[in-house]
Amino acid sequence: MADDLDFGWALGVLFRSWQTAVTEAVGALPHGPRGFQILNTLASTEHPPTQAELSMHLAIDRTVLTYVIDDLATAGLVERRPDARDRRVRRLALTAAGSRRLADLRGRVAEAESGLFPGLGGADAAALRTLLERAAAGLHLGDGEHDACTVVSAILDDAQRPAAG
Amino acid sequence: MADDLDFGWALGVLFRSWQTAVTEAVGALPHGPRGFQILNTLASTEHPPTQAELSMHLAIDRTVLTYVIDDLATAGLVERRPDARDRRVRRLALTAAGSRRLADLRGRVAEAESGLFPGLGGADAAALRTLLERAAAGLHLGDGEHDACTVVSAILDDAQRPAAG
DNA sequence: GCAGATCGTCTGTCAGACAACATATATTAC
DNA sequence: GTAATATATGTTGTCTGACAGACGATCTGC
Repeated sequence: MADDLDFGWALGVLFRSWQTAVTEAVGALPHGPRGFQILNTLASTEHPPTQAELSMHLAIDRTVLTYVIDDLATAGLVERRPDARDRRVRRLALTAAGSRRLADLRGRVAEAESGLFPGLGGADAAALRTLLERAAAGLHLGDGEHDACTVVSAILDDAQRPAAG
Repeated sequence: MADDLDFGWALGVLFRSWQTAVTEAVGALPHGPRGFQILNTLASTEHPPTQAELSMHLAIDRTVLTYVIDDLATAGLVERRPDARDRRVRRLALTAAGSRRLADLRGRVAEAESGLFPGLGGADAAALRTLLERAAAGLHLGDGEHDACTVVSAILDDAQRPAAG
């Protein structure tokens, strides 16, 4: 009973530990772990997302994302591209320098994360990762039909779009 | 490979979701989720911990704990007790009002947490909790021999102590 | 063309994180 | 016993991040 409520404690301790490890791993990258997550997400999605889509996916505030992207753009790692069909939105994409930087960072971060579970065997660590990702994905769906649907529709939209840059 | 690195994303999304849910569940409790974790920890340990022990256990800064405890004490939920053998330390304990409040809060928080995993079945949710708690406990041991050892030695110390209040 | 919604930005405010210093007490070396 | 050092806590000041609210630009439906 009471022990069930240690769940929040475990989540918090683990999250702060992850933040600390990744902050160290990414070095001078603007906004540390958050900056890394943005680069990593941009590389993983086949279609450049808008800022609203990205802020929803990462569960951070729109107004925060504005200045985080500012700093990543100033560092030359991402760029805001105008959308041909909706001039309100900015679609975010990695620059070549951003891709190179990310390739380096991914190795460092993976290494840092691999040291995060001294108390767990390899199989348990893998199971934990899988469950966490499924839980987080489930949350997104419950949140409103944002994630899958917006991404899919955005991809479909873009497929129809003339191949202009 | 790249998908492995969604681990940080999942952890962050889940943690923020937990914070939001528990913040709402505990209402006007000083410092929200953090305040709850402190009350819950104090109720779970058989021996009143010092502030240093508690800050280590919860992985929060000493100086933060100072004013958090201030506010909980002002609300009449916890009290700082002098230690008979070391007058530098303050041992933290729930007041009677704190115990009553916690009993109520535990129900609310458990309910809020039960809605956290719309994407997971009951067995998977239980497995996730177990793995998270083991991972967090493992971290603590790796951290230096703080947790188990200090708690155990504190308990032993206290056992020798004259039964005075 | 107009009303209302949406996207990104900007501004101001507030809480939390954290370093640096201060104070009281304990421990150790001599 | 005294001085030097270490520890526990408290205090202050600073910095970052979160977030509400307002704004201009733009899209959509009518």
